[in-house]
Amino acid sequence: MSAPASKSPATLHDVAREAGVSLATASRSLNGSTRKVNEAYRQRVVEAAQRLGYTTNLFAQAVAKGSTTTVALLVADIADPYFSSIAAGVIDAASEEGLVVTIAVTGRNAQRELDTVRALRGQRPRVMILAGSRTTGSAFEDQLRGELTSFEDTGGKVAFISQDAAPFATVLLDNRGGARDLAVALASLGYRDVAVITGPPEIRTAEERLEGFAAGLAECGIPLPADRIIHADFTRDGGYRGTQELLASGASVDLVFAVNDVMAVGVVSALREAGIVPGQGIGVAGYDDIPTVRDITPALTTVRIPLEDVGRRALQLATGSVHDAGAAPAPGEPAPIRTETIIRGSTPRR
Amino acid sequence: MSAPASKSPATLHDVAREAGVSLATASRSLNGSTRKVNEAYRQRVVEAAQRLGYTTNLFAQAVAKGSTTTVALLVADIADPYFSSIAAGVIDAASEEGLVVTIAVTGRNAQRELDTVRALRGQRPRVMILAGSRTTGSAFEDQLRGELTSFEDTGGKVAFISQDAAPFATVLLDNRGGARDLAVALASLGYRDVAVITGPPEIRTAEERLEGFAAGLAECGIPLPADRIIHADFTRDGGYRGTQELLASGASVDLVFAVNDVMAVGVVSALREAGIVPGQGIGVAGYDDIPTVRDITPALTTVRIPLEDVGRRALQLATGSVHDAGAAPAPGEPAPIRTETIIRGSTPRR
DNA sequence: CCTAGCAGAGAAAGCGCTTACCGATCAGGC
DNA sequence: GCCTGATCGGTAAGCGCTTTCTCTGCTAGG
Repeated sequence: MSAPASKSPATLHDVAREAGVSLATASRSLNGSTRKVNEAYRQRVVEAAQRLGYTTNLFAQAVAKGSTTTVALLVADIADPYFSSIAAGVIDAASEEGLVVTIAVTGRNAQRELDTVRALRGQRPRVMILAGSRTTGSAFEDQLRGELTSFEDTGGKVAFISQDAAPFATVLLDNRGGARDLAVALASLGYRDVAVITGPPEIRTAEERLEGFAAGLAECGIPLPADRIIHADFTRDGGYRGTQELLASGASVDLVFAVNDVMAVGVVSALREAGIVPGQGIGVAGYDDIPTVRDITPALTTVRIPLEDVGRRALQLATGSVHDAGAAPAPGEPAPIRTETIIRGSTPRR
Repeated sequence: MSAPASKSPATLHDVAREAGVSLATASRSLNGSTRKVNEAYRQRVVEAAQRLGYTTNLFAQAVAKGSTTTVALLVADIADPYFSSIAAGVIDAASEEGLVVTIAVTGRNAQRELDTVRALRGQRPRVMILAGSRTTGSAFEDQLRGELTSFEDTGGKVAFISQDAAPFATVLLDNRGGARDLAVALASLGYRDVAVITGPPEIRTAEERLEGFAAGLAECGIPLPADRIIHADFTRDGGYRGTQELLASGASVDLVFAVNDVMAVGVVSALREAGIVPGQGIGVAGYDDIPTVRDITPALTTVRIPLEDVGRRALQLATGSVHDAGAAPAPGEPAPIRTETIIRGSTPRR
């Protein structure tokens, strides 16, 4: 018990011997293969396998078959509800297809993202899904693209989430449109002096939401001066500090839009701490509709994204085109995901 | 471009040829193996590998070596912040050791949990970490234990989180102690008429927290009648409905303790909807200290668990004893995790 | 009754990698 | 100058599985 006796797991060979059949028959019996197998034999093999507690060694199977059942998912931060909801969708859809999901965390760091992709390629995953990629425009962009292209060249499929990454498939979130609609809705509620807390400029998703929001405001004749745009990092703390910065600047503002909910929560917290009641003095809006924002006070106005579906779609987008090569049109085929503006207590009519 | 030309990835063989050395030399050059390799050769191999964009096929490596670099993590629900924080810790610690994490979701379903464990064994993971296991006391308990025992017999390591699962290693959370301390603290704040919303009885963690809480109350001479204990399912919605049920029963209560924060959030929501201001009419306390509870109003009294650390510890507990077989005492060695009672606005002094 | 034809089991050749084991080369000791 | 013993490439035997191909044993048509 102290020294791990560690007999190795039963192998197919063991099963075959136990059942008194050949290796080939055992293999065929166990994975509903093309070739027929005498039902009586099949029975015996299955029983033998059960008796021995045998489970196919997926690695060996992968190397023999030359293809795996693995999906690699890269996220910036798994503890962020945005990503964990997406992950839930991916895992769910994957397990429906008998695929297994490997998750890696990039910590919003482009270098690390690249390294992670490289490392994950060693797993020869069928699919690689990138959510919250930070590489756009960074020094690593070309390398990342190269790595992914070569991954696809060798039979893999890649899917981006939210970011349109040109030759690669993407579950496109209409960030621009969603943010635009939000802006229009807020304008019609009477907001006029707006500030935005956005993400790092390398993150396309942040930029798109910012642009869309600005466009919506412009349509309503509301300006968005550059000094009202604050760059933060998608974290609650970033939203918090961004707000403090904003308040310190003395700008007179009646609305703060944070490009994701996590930061918006930080905004609310900072406002409150500064003695401003969010929603009364200053309205607050976010983006994503993570669960938390319904529960804080005031509940946050935001743009709802069906995050689990997004994850599911990403997987299907990737494996789907593996299944029926030919059906899907362009690989970047924009999968339209519906977003919805949700007005809550944090932005009452002014 | 339409038909995936799909040349397969470069193999070690290719690298060896490109570098003009043998397969063995190539292999040895690429993974700092025991045997020395002439530096000049090594160089050439490394360069050749780079030129070809070669990455070791981990599967092949695993089957050749007979051991993998995979960690399997089972969680009830990855979108639940409790689990996603733990996952973050596991992933972090794993990547430090060059291990890759596979996540599977059991959806709080014992049958599915068992199936998942079985399926994951096919991956021959080095380590299997179970968080939020539901199997205790269920019809599947014996099967699960059998599966895990046989997994350990064949060289794997298993680690449970929170639940003490006897022969297996556990990152023990002092649920009883934490809940007891909380109860005492709340009693000293003046609460007397308490109700508890707990989880399903099969989940040991829930039971322990309930017991500890009851014990703490008892110490202070406060009863906890059975009809004040409501069973829910750890979800926000469960907490919400449990509270409605409680209110409908007409019980006069001055405190609701939910055994996890997610449910506590539901409690707050239900109270508010019933026109009761949480913290004024009725105090609310939770457990876990997930990020959200600091941001809702009132901020929630809870018991803080360093969840990321818990995840990290789980991994280290498992791999650690792999590294230095002999150092670790009993496999179930209780790794003491400090929890801390945090009183916030949801339970003001009465 | 003979031969064609078809199941379907088994032998064996891999999949990409690691790792004994072998053997050539070279340095040093007597 | 010959022998011993390191040192370090290369050869080849696996790891556990799939799959092609061979070959046996039938059934059925003429």
